[in-house]
Amino acid sequence: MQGEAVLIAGATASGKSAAALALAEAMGGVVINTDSMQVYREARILTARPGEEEMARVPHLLYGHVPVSENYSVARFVRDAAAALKTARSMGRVPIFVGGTGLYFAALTQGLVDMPPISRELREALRVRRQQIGAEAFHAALAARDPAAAARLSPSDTTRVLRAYEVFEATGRPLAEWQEQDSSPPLLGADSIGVVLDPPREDLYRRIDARFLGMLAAGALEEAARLRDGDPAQPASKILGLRELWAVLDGVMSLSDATVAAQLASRHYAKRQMTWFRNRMAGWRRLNGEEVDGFVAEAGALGE
RNA sequence: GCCCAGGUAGCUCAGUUGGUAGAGCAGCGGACUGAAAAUCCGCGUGUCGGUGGUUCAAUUCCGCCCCUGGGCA
Repeated sequence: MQGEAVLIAGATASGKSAAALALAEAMGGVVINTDSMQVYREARILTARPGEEEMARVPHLLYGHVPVSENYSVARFVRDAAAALKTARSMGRVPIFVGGTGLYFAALTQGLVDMPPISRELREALRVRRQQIGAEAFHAALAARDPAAAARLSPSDTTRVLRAYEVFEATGRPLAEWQEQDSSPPLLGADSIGVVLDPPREDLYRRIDARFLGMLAAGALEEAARLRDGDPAQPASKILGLRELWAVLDGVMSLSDATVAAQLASRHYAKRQMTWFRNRMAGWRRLNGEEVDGFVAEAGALGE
């Protein structure tokens, strides 16, 4: 079974790393990161990346392998994931993809079309332009080039409006046209088993709050201080809690206010993740807190 | 005990010259294809503190009571 793999998705703090580790030990697997932020080397604490001991117990791939100064992306993830799959197979181990980034799972199982890269200069120029002329005018300009994209995007949808614009500008073709092309996903969904860790919401929110406190105790503030030199436009600066801890370091926010704000931001994020998992991974098996151990035992038996 | 200011959505508050009320935040739902821990869209009925009165009609006016601040004693 060439494509056989286990996919474990779950909201932040839902306990997926521990589940993946247990499963990897039970079935002889290799854990492959499917999270957009845990790839960043210098941000171990704030991204809740597995620690040394966990990583030593079972092979882990794509964790902390990128410096925060780089711009990681879905495209890079797809390439990295394909390579990681090969590695897992050459080791004779079952690949276990774990993470909370819905888009990465989608790219993994549905593929990402091959598109020419867009220069940093163009992207920056467009970003500046949008800022100058305003969201409405920029959206109108997009409508003149790629009406279909403009029609389905809200002018305030910064990320997507910019993306559609830059694609048209760089390639002369609308984004949707590119996306119609066939793409071969690294993983064929049919060969894999996907589960969503789905604890009761109140439990999850409680865990999120507690976890941030744990991060602080583990040195999150110091880690945030070390991450300050980075360019604020870098993807890594989006790590939850960073913004708030920087405000503390700048003396414009108390640590307790920052804690509350960071916990809230994480809860909001978790809610968005749950929406994705519920609607985009409808066929995946959902496991509440108690069902995880049973799943690990069951899947572990399969691996033998 | 007296005086003043408040008591309106989970929280902070706005408002109704009398025709049963609305913002922000929280919360909830949704979108999502190369920055996705990002970005965006949608959802607001609540004994308007309680109780009597005036009125066709009271959350709005009047009386009394309760609660919370602050002041005077």
